[in-house]
Amino acid sequence: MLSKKTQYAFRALTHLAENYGEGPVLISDISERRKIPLKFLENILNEMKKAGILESKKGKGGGYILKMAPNKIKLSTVIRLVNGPIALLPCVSLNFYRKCDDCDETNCGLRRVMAITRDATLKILEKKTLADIVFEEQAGPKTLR
Amino acid sequence: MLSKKTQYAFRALTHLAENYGEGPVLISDISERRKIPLKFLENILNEMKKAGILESKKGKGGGYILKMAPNKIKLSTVIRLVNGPIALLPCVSLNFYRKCDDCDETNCGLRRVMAITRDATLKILEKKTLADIVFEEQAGPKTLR
DNA sequence: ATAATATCCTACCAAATAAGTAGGAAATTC
DNA sequence: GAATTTCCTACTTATTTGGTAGGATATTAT
Repeated sequence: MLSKKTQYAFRALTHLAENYGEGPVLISDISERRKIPLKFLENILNEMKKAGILESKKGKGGGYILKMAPNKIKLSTVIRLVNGPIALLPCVSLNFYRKCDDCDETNCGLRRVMAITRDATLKILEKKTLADIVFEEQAGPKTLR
Repeated sequence: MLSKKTQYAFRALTHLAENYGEGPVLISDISERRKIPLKFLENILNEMKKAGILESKKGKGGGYILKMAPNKIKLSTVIRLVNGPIALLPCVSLNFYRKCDDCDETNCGLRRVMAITRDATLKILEKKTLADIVFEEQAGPKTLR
C-alpha cells in the first residue's frame, strides 16, 4: 500500500499540475485546499524538489511549481521517490535491489512470479503520468479511453 | 513490499508443498530447514491454519500439512492472508476496502490508475499457485514455459 | 495413568518505520 | 529592513513489524 505521505504527495502534485503554467503555488495554499498538514507537506515538497521534479521560489510571489509538464512526470517516479520500491520483493526491485537473506532456491520460484508482477505493474505506472490522473478527473468517469 | 513474515510464510508453504502427500511436517523441521525463527513460525502457521489453508495434528506424528493440493493455493490468497491488501490504495482494494479520508475528487484520477494496476497484479497472483513456484524451482531457470 | 510429543494460546517486548511538529535560518521581494 | 516564504535540523508520538516467553491443551505410546 502507498503510505499516507505518498498519497499526500500525489494530492499536492495534482494540485500543482492543475495550476501548471500559472506561476508558483504556496505550500499553505496546497495545504488548505487539499487538506494536508502544513509542516508535513513542507517536508514532502522539499524532498521532491531535491529529487528534481519540483522547483521552488522563496519570498513574496514564491512557492512551488512542477519542474516539467505534467505529462512528463511518471507515476512510477513519484512512487519510487516518496514510497520506495515498486516490486514486492527486494531481490526483484530494479531501483532498490537487495539480496534476500538466506536466498536459497526456496523462494526463487516466488521470485520469478514477483518479477512478472513487477513488470506488469511497471508497464502501467511508467506510462501513466500526472497529466493522466488530472485529465481523468476533469473528464469524469464516463469518458474512459 | 511483502513483509518478512509473508516471505517466511511462502518459504514454509513451499516446504509443505514439496512434502505434500507425505504426512505432517513438524514446525521445528520447517524452522530448521528453511531458517525461520521457530516461535514466529508457529504463529504464522497457526494463522494460516485458522484461515483454512493448512491443517494440523498434535502429538507424536503430528505437524502441519496443506489442506489442499499445491495447485489449489493461489498466491493472492496467501498474500492477502499474511500481508494484507494487494491494491496500492485502500479505496481500490477488493478485500480490504476503506474509504480514503477526504476523498475529494483530487485523487480519483489516481484511483482509477490504481484500480488498473490492481487488476494487472491480480491477473497474475490469482492464477499462480504454490505449485507454480515449486515447479519452477525444480525445473530450473531454463525451462520457462 | 502418565510421560512424551506437538501444536495452541495469551501476552508481552523491542526495534523500526510512519506521521507529524517546532522553531528558527536563509533567501527573496517590496 | 520588514515582510514573505521556503529550507533545515531536530524532535516527538503512534503504529507496525518482528520476534519471544511460558504455559495450556490435545494426541499418542507405553
